[in-house]
Amino acid sequence: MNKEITIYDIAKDLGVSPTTVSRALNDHPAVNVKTKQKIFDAAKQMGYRSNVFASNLRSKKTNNIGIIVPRLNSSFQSSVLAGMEKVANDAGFNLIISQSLESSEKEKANARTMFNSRVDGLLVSLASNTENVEHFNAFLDKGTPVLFFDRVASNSGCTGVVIDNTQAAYNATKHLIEQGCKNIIHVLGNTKINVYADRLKGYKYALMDHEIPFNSKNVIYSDLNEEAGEDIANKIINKKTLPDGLFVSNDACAASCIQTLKQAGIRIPEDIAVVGFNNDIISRLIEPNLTTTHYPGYEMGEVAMKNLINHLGDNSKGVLQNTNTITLRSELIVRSSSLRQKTT
Amino acid sequence: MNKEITIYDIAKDLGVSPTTVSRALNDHPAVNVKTKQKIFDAAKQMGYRSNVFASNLRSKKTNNIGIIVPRLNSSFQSSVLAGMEKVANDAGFNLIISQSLESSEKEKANARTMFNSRVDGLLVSLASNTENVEHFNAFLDKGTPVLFFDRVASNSGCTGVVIDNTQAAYNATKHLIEQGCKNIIHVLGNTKINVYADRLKGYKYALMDHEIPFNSKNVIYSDLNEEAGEDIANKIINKKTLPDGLFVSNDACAASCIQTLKQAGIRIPEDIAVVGFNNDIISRLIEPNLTTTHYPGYEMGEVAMKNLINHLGDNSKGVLQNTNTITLRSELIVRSSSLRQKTT
DNA sequence: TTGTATGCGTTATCAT
DNA sequence: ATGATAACGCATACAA
Repeated sequence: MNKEITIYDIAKDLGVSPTTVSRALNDHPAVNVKTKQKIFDAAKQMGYRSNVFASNLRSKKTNNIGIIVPRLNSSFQSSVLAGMEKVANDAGFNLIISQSLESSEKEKANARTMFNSRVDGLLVSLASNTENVEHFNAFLDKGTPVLFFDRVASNSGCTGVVIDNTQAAYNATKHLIEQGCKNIIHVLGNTKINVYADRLKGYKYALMDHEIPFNSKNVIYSDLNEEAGEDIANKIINKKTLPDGLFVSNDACAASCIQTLKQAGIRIPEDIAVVGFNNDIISRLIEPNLTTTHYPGYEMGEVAMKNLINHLGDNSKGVLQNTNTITLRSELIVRSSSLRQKTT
Repeated sequence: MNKEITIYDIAKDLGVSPTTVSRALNDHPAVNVKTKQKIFDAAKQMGYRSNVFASNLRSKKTNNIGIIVPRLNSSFQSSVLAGMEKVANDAGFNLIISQSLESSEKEKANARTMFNSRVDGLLVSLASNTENVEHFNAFLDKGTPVLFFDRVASNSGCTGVVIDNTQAAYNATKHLIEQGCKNIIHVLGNTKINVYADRLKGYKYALMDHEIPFNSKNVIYSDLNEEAGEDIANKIINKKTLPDGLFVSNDACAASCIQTLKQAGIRIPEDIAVVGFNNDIISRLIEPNLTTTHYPGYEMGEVAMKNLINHLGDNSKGVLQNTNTITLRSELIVRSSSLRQKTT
């Protein structure tokens, strides 16, 4: 372990003061260009690297942005992260990422860690059983911006980047109705999460607007993963009257559903028209191709990160709290899993 | 912005020395239990949080581990990350994650950032065009362990966690041969990456062992993504003689291939038997179900992280350089996309 | 344009 | 079991 070079070493070597070295390295304008060059060269030659701790200690700023997601191994979340990383990296920020594994407890612990790590800002997509967001108050108290994305607290008017889940679900349901469906099942996750609560709303509104009575037995709560798809399909098959439409809040689950339904001899879309959500790659590969809602994950990541970074400059404590929610556009993509009558 | 509480504030409040406070907070054994409790209580009550910068500055240790992956939005990589996060979080480490976007230049820049961030250790899966790993020497020089996973440098005897790609590809190819295939196409990525170079080897060995001549025209280099699948399928369709076997190094690409082939009226597996790689969810949902190699991403993440953390304690510079490569078991999962004769 | 002096909050060292 | 003091490496207010 060779000794770390400090600005003092460089200063001594060059016969200037540490201050000048510090300024030069930070590209301070009030340093002679030649001196600056000399210092840069020496730094490089001596293998100097800035000590971020000392720098942070002094400047009270890290260059780290914290991110808490429910799960890392989710195709949607990883798109979001990719978008965030791109923007953050370009802006010179590091990302500290952790997952709550859908546990509010773990989310709190992660938030605590982030807090202690003194991230400059925090981006959060909430765990499914998170009831309130008090564990982020510590950040707000210190003036550290917190921005929610995709899954925001359903009650509070928290700042966040989302899609209009109500509208998206409305459109999906309306599409099924237009295809002649009258008995539509909706599969969704925990309605503590805005995402699912809103979609349920959209589903109900669409039914209402088309004078189809809402039946709570047509709502199935699920983990929305691959295995759950099978269970749901079996549940459907065992119903006394088969539904004619199925709106699943996730492509992987919908795909798995379709597979099991097909194995049971049910025709898609003739017997049951199916719509998913997310526009995952799988929706384009399953047969029949899955009608779904395009969910702009990468873009959501970009937007959320850009927005957060924009707010890092100003010290106006809690500005973000009053900022409006940013809603990204989503889009229903109609494919054959729900198409009964050719639209001309 | 309320003022940060320091150990001095606590010390003053309680009439003890800052040293004692520091010790108590770090659970040092040589502190009276009652004093300790008193300090803990005061800290909590006063809203104290440890200043990691000051701590790091003094102790010369961050609790951060850097990770560089080619892409964040890859189902395999996100599984790996999930495994890593689990282990790291349990051990009290933070993860700083960045993506190289398959660019060696960006990888170098990211490595530089990680270096300056003074991560305690680094986990890397290389970009496809990375020719050498000299940009990680800075870490090794400082005694910071660097561990590669999945994609390791093909030439050097770099330490890493991998699967036996040669064997896996051998088994996949052998399986196709056993299904009666004699003209097998292999689709793979850049052979600068060990992963693909090794699989090509396995493919060749299997042919050799079954006395099928190797034909370089049967090797297709590709990006292995969804779009590429279509192109490959079209390339295959336009061949003067259709192959009877297809071994694609990635499930998403294989699935996309299958879809296009089917649309062209080619029957899977009767006309062409297809094998993928990764055991992505899609392999279980496409029709016919895709034969593939199970690639233990989550486990790979866990193992790599555990190993790295184990090495953080000892200061024996570069221990990792001599550690053997850790090879995880992968497994061929036979499904209907390649099954021509029912095995009884 | 450059330098001096000081503080950021912690932990290591040595002492008691 | 506790305390006094000195680093850790940098950035800034102030001085020149």
